[in-house]
Amino acid sequence: MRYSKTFIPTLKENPAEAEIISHRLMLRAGFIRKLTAGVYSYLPIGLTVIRKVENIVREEMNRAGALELLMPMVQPADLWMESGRYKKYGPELLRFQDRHERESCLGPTHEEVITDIVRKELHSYRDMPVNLYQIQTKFRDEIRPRFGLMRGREFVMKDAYSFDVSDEAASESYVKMYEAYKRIFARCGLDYRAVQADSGTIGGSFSHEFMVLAENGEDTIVICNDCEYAANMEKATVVLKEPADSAESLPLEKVETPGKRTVDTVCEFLGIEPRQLVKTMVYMADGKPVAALVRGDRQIEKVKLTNLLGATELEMAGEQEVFDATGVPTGYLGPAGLKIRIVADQEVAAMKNFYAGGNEKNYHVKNVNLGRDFEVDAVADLREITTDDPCPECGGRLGLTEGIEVGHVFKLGTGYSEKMNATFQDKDGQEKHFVMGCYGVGVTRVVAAAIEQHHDDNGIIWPVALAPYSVVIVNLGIQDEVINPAAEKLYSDLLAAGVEVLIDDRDERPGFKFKDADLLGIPYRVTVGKGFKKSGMVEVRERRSGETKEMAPEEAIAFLQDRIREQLQ
RNA sequence: CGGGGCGUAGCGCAGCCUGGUUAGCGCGCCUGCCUUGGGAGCAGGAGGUCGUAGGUUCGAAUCCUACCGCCCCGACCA
Repeated sequence: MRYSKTFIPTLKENPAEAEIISHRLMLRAGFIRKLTAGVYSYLPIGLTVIRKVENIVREEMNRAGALELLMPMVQPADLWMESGRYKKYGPELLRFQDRHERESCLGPTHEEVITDIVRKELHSYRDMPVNLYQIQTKFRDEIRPRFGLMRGREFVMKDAYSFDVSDEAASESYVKMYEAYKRIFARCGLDYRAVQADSGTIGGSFSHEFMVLAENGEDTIVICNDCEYAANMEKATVVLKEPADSAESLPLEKVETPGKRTVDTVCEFLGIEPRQLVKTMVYMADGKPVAALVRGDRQIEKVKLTNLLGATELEMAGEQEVFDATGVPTGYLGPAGLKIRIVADQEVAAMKNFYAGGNEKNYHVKNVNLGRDFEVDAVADLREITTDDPCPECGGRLGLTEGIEVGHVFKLGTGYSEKMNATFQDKDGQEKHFVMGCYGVGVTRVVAAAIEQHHDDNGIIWPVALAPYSVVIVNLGIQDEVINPAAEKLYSDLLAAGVEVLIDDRDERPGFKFKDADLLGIPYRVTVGKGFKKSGMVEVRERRSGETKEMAPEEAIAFLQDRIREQLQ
């Protein structure tokens, strides 16, 4: 491609709207432009990179035996009502009516549509296994879109759905996808980890997230330093270290705590440690109040609580809501005598004679005990894991790191096929529900994540596999009767050698072209300038290392072909 | 949704507090000269419903009200 013939509107200054690196660089390098909040146009060079990711995904999906199709973006509400998600999905699902006042929505994902296709067209165990995928624009009306392509409302996603005859067969499909995903992200040149994850709204029994490690990650992941365990914070299993306290139950006692409403102030006032106290957090689970108990020095993990309660919407109750539900002002809530539903973290169930709110203004109580002073609906792992907790697999030391979720694989089971009555006839003549799996890759997010991971002060540094061009030729002698033809010959020779090359044939000063080349992040730069006039040599520079070498043009072609081939392995 | 900030030329900003004639600056863009290995220099030029609507006033980018849009933080205190 000729720079003079393409459309790469680079910006010298940082756009005010962008905060994080990938967003800033994509705007500056002319990859994207915003249309409205969370919705972007992909300009030619940005689209080129998106296509690179898509092609890698497509190749690996095909290699794994999946079949590409394309489903509609506009979907009828009926289907979503069948699966029960029209209610459950929440405001992220953009709903609207068409001219006939038919309820419709924009597809944030396609389980319903694919299940509908399969139930209509596949009827026999002989048709399976089957794995269907598409690469398509999705729309999710995010609460707060941010960070450019990282959390947009509209984005490109690859979504695949597998259908199997049995749970065991579905596990095989799952493993196939898991392996395909490892290849995809490795080929994209990303440093990533596959972690155990929460399965969220889509539901299901087993799932892994593929996380790109980057400082600007939106998720925190837990990694074991001593084994292969890695999990999303939301999912990471807390293992009880200490055995249950076997102390004798002491008599319940009321203690006055005037004006002391927080864990810290109560502890300071009573001269105790937060670990001796249980805090009572009230949440509104789909509109109903629930109290969750956790040790004073712990934090509730909201996702764990949501899953335990089976709730769609879970928010902390406001002061007024708490008072309306319990008759107690916040700060003095405790389990003993509380009239709403109570669930407890496993750690609380192991505690004896602890402190808690007295359910009366300015009072707490001591020597509270589960079973004697209160009952709970459920005991479960409800708290956030910490680096002091042992690895649930090997007992080793845990570390925390930030990550960007770029892929997610789920084993769905028969949830959708049952709700939507999708069945096939098995060998034995029995009608059975399809056992499903679903597998997503955030294509546009991969692009953002790659930049987060690969950049410097001068701009992007693309891995060769994702680079819009592998090589940029900087022609420093447009008007020169020696340099210009040499640069042009190098360009056509590289093209002929199958190298993806951009030639900067603009009538601009050298510094200007160098800055743009760096900003765009093209892995190799070949400068044809006055050096060529003197010695017949061109300068080859690697973007990542900054290393430069002088060589003859023919040599440069061979060198570049080698390096590119090497890096595409 | 709660909190904060911002909307003035394609981009980045000043002007607003304390209202007053042709609304500025840098970058970018156009023309010419000059220059050519890290975003040059000089000269000339084009480009703006000051987010929208209403109000106050002789007069509004500036003051008031409402609305719209965008960005950031939070939604893990009890």
